[in-house]
Amino acid sequence: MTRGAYSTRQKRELLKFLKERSLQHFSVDEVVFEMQDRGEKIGRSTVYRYLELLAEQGSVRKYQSVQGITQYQHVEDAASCDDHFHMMCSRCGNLMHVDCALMRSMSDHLMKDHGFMLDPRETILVGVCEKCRAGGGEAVEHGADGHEECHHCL
Amino acid sequence: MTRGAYSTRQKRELLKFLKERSLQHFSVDEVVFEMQDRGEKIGRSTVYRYLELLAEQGSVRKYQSVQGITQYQHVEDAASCDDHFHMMCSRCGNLMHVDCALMRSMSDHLMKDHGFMLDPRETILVGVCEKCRAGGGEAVEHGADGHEECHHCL
DNA sequence: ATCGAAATTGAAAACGATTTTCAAAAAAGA
DNA sequence: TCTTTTTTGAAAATCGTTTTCAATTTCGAT
Repeated sequence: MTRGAYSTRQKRELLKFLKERSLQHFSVDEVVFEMQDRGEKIGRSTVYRYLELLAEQGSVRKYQSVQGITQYQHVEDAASCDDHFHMMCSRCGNLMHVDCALMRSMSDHLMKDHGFMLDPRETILVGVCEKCRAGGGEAVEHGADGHEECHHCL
Repeated sequence: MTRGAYSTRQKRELLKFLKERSLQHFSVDEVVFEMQDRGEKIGRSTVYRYLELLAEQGSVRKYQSVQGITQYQHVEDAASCDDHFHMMCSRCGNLMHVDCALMRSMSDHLMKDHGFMLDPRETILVGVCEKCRAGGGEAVEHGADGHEECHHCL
């Protein structure tokens, strides 16, 4: 079986969804419900299967949420999220990018002094974001693509 | 039902196990097999139940491994693992401690420049450990308590 | 020590997210 | 169109974890 050889309605619909939600994260259930709302028919297994394929190919990334539900994220090009880290707010659930010289030096340090090859694609820094510490703490909106900036950032 | 009121053989055995393995990480299966080896009888549900109770009370901490298996850790005092980080090897699944000045400065940076309050208890740095990069990659033994040291460490 | 109320145990069933199975349907290419 | 190959999706299987509930154990009062 040579996976990914044929183009189907289900795949095209899913790709459309992915493009609309670029860099955002979502669960399999969200995809299924969204498709239902649009009147599109797609089976759960197909969603799991195709997202898995895309993840292997690098255009989709998988993250494990604290509650054990897998979150997926569409990344434009394969390298797009390889070189920076992700922070997740445990209050509002938002996933943010951190592209930092300091992060990189920490990564280098782990490699050099601990022999540990840190994988930025699999690591999520968990904590509480600025907005949640300030405001009450419910599902707050962050920057369009959730990208954080600082003077250490490239 | 007032949980945790009675003392039983199973609880005493589990507490003994926890003390021997203080600060180490283990799964429910490890507990069950270890108990079996010792000739102790304890049901899986009891292990899950009691570890959950201890986690609520703060003397046990729970971590989610990449493979979706929950790891538990006994912490003498509630604050014991609050100030350092954990790295998990995605190959062998081992969870290691990193107590580093560099980690602390990264944490400070996130707070100061990104307004993000990193939680070392919830964050797991994922990557590949030294032994797994060197050797084949199956369930390798790490230091007695899995504690990593380096010249930046306290 | 004995009794009875309340907590605990553990085998088995339920659960929930994910994976697999497999026959039917759709796509690609002659 | 015909044939081959891939894809789909409902249903079953898996797997870690949770719940159920009858039997057992603990505790405290007698």
